[in-house]
Amino acid sequence: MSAHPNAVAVDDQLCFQLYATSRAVSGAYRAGLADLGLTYPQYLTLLAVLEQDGRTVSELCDVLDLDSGTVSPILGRLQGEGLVTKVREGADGRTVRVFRTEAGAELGQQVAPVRASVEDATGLSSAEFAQLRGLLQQVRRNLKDSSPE
Amino acid sequence: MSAHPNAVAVDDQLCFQLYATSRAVSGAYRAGLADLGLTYPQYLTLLAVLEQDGRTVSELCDVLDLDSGTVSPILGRLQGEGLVTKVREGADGRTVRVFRTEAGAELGQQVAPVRASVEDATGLSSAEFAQLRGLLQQVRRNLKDSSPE
DNA sequence: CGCAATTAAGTTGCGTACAATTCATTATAT
DNA sequence: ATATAATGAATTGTACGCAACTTAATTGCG
Repeated sequence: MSAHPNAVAVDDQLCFQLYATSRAVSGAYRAGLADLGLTYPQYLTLLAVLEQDGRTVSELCDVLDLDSGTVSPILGRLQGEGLVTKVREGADGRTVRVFRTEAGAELGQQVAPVRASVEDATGLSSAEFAQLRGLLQQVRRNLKDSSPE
Repeated sequence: MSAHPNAVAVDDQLCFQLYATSRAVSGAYRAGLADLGLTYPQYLTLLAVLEQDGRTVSELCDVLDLDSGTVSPILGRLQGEGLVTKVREGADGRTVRVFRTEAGAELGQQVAPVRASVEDATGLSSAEFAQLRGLLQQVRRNLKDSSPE
């Protein structure tokens, strides 16, 4: 079947399926989010702010599992779009808290149908949906536990 | 529980779990691959070449589900490292076929323990492993079918 | 044949990701 | 109190991803 001895089929690898499926899902969001002026990481970051208003930048990094080198510029663009505001803390001048704006909250509502249509397009039953999400959370937790902390 | 009415928990979303877990897995590969001088996308691309020697660039794009804007520079770097060679087709001067080199084939062998250790770190049983891979393939196929072709 | 439409690969521009570094601020340890 | 370490956020540099475009080569149609 394979064209070379010892060949490893790319498509059989879990890591590749994860990589490709993650890009496929973000691609499914792309057009709908672009209509709202958002990229996929910007959308997730906005959700994290709406989920809990006034989070610090490092709290957002924790929630999103991204580092400040990624989150800082995203927040800068969200602020530039008027969707969030960054406020430097008085008590500790190092930390910056991020708050939703009125426009950001409204956009959070407009995103719902986009999310619904993508979830529909995955073609998963709600049981499969929950199962897949659970397996992913488990993998992520296990990887986190087994890596140098 | 949530800090704002109508808030959507980022961590509960399948799309976020996919995104975060995909990055977690590629992060688990990072150190091992870096020792071999590879990034994660370079590793997958090399695998695709080793799986079937002499694939064209567009065949590689198909297999990896990436476009030429991503694959071309990756192939350029792999060629720069002496791991693959690009040969322009005589019959059709537009197409370029990619072949493994001796060094590329050797590197393909050295990657096996890295892959094994990451698979181990996911902590999944082989049944869960196969189940997760199947669910991901299903999502990817469904999304592909429901998008404009 | 001539030439417009296609196709394959590569290039450009922008927005992530992430390591490494920097800057400013706060904690600590004498 | 002061030097030093640690911390939060931002910046820099490299490598993806992807849309849009360019270039070169082939196809198809009159």
